[in-house]
Amino acid sequence: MRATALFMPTVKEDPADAEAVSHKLMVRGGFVRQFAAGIYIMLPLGWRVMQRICRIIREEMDGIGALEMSMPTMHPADVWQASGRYDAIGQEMFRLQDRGGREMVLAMTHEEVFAWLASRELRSYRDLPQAWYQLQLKFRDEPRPKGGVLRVREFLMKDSYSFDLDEAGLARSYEMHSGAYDRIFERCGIEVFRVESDSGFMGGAQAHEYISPSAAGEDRIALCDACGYAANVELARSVAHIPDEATEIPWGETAPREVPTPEKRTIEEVSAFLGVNAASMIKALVYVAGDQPVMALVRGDHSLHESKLARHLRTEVRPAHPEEVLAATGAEVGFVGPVGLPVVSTLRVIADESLQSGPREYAAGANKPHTHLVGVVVGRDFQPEYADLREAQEGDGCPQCGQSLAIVQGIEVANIFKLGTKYSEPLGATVLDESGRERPIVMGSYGIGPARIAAAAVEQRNDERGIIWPKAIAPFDVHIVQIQADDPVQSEVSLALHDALLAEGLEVLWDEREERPGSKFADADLIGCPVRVTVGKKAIDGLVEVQPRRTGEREEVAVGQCVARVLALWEATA
RNA sequence: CGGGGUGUAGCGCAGCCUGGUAGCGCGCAUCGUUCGGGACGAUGAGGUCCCGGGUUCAAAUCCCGGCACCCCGACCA
Repeated sequence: MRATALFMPTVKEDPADAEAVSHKLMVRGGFVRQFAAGIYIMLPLGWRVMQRICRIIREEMDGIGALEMSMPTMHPADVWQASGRYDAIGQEMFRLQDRGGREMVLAMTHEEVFAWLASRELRSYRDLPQAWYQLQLKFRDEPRPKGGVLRVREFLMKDSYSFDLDEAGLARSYEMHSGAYDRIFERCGIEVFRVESDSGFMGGAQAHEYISPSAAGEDRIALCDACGYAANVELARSVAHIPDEATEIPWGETAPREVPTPEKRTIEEVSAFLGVNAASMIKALVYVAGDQPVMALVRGDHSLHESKLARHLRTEVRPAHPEEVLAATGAEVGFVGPVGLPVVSTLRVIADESLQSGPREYAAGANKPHTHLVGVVVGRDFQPEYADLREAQEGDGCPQCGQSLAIVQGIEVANIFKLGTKYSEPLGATVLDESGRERPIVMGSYGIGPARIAAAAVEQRNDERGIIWPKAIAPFDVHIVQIQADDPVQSEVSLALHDALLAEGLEVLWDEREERPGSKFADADLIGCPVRVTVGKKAIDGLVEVQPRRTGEREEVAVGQCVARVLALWEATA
């Protein structure tokens, strides 16, 4: 394609409101433009990348026998009421009314409508298994869109749904999708980790996420090199180390003793004041679960993971306001603890499991102004319930093998869920089995975000000049830069190379714009196609230059050898 | 949900404190000179200073209200 026939508005300066590398480069390279918060325009280059990603996805989905179709994005509310999600999901769902006042929603995902279709059309176990998919828009009114196309309110998703007679069938469908996903990410050239994840608002028994490492990502995952354990920190279990300096019993008290701690509120302040390690502190956090206050305890050097608390309590949780803390404990924020609560208190106290190990003494808030307790022993001085509440930290022990866990930050590019009958039952998606018995279909749900794949690729592969696309998803395979647009020899050579490379099945961008060479090189580096061919003055001697984007190493080749050399470089590109 | 920030030409910004003819760089248009790593000169086009109200002789600037966008936190009690 000729650059003069393409719309690729590149920009020299970073957009002022961009933070993530991928956001900056995708805007600067003329791939995307923001339309509103979390709503993006895909420009021609960006759309080409998306199309190539989608093509890979389609090939792999078709390869496991999944069937593409297209579902509506505007749904009557009653389908969502049937599954219970109309009420379970809050403001994240776009809601509207039609002219007749009928409640409608914009689809956040498509379990309901696929289950609805299955309920109408699948009648016999002979119709199973089925796997249906689509590439369709999703609408989610995110509280905080961010990172360019990383977290948006309207986005394309490949979502597929499997329909099986039983759990064994679901397990097969799940594994098939898992294999297809591995191949998709491999082909797209991005690094991913498949990790155990929380099923969240999708519900269901088992779920995995595919996390692509990036500093711009919003997820953290715990990985074990030794045994392969991999889980999102929202549910990763881990073995907490006891720091050496905190292993000795520091006070030797037979009962908790009050110590004045004027104006010392934070773990940092109190532990420094008392001269102990943070691991000898109990961090007491008051939350409101449903409408009941609860106290969650973790060790001073640990972090509470809210979703673990929420899962344990089976309800939404939020940090208590200061006045709620006062009402629940009789103490100000900073001085609350599990011992010495008001006699009438019915506060539920939940301690992280790491506090259960060993008769260790801790310091904790005394529920009195400017006072802490030292010599607190869990199980002796108070009896909490125990749960896994803390977020896994770098260096914690693997729950399977005990080796050290690594924590990696990344972008969630895909997820897969075993849904079971969560949607088929309420929507009446049943089939008759061999014995003529009516059984709910066992479903799975599998999503991939193509734009997040693109962003993850940019996050992982860029340099100070711009993007270095993986070859499978680059907007073009080869970028021909013609130095003098009005030079007939250069035009002739460029055209011939363009056509010859095209004939080899490569996508070619031919920059014959009347720009200065510097601008063209800068654009080529920014846009990041795998191989560049430079046609300049030496074309008259039958010489051109080829250069892989990744290494930038230039080599001069004869025009006659150029196609072969480009193909070789392209093949060698990741 | 809480906190912070920003809205001035297509993009990036200054001007605001201390009210008085709206500016700079890039980009864009025309002409000329240039032409292998984001050229130079000349000329020119381009503005609802986010919106609404208020104060004032006078508001981009001060005050009030709203909207939009961005960032941080959503635990460190």
